[in-house]
Amino acid sequence: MIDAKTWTDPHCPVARAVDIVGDKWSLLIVRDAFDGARRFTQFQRNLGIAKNILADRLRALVDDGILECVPNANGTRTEYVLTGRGADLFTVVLGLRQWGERHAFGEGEKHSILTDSVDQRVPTLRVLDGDGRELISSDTHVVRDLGALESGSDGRM
Amino acid sequence: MIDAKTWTDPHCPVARAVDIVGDKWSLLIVRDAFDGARRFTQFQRNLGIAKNILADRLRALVDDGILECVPNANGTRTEYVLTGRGADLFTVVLGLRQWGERHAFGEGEKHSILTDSVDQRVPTLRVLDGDGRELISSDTHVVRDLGALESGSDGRM
DNA sequence: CCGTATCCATTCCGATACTG
DNA sequence: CAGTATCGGAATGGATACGG
Repeated sequence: MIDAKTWTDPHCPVARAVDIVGDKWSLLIVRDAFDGARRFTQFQRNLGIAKNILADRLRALVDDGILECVPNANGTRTEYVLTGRGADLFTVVLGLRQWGERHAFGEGEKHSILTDSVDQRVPTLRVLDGDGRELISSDTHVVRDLGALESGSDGRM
Repeated sequence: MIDAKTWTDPHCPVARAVDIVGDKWSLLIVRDAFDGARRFTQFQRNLGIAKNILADRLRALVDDGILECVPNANGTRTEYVLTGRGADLFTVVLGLRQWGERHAFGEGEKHSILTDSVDQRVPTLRVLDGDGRELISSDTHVVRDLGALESGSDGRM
């Protein structure tokens, strides 16, 4: 895994991540895995994805060390479970979910998560600088000081 | 924007977000915008993307309200700047970057950000539950209690 | 149930040439 | 500089049929 391939931008971590999980389905499969899906048919039902595509994506995710095949109790079939590397995608999926909730629905449109519920159990993301100061207001969800964000070691995110 | 189209999964915020920015280039363009890129040629140079594709993606990002065309000082050309909606993608890009740094490089490989530098100015992501408790260890970056994460209002992330 | 194999349509992307 | 127009190849995705 992380084998030799032609990266879109070999030095940029964002580009590498996008090359690995930036297709139409991978992150949705991972989302379903966070949701508790483990078996081929569960993914297929939830996603409405064609079987050959699903098989292909699962294979790729396993190759990249994001999912892992484990036999179930009876040893009758294998299940797909997140590895540590896969679980680490949680911030990405959560970030996409938060953004989608706020910006990808029309006014009256329903979606699957209540954003304003006080007692919601869904975690939220915070962005902190090196000193633990919060860079993003959780109310407005807008970056406060963009200038502070532009300085990577070589000016690249 | 957020116009009628055939969503991969109409009710899932994650799926909608992926439908909008889940292609090969969009998030990399947004990354460069966070990096300070504003002009067509800047994006093109940084990304090594074909010009027609870039024009297409910029148009789409503007249509989706993620970028905005503004005339520069002299009014001689237009520049592309992030809107609030675009800036809100920061957590997604940052999440991808963190994941890429940790999991998308080989052992000895260099990448553009120093992950272990103490004085780095790069912000980090934290995942907090409703009570402000941290769900993810910043050291291991591994989700501590997956069970707590599986309960959306309808069991969907 | 869990895939594989085949076929086809569509989309995506890059290279090149061209324009104001 | 900032795009548009066109073309061809590659990758992606879906439907269906088939096999262990």
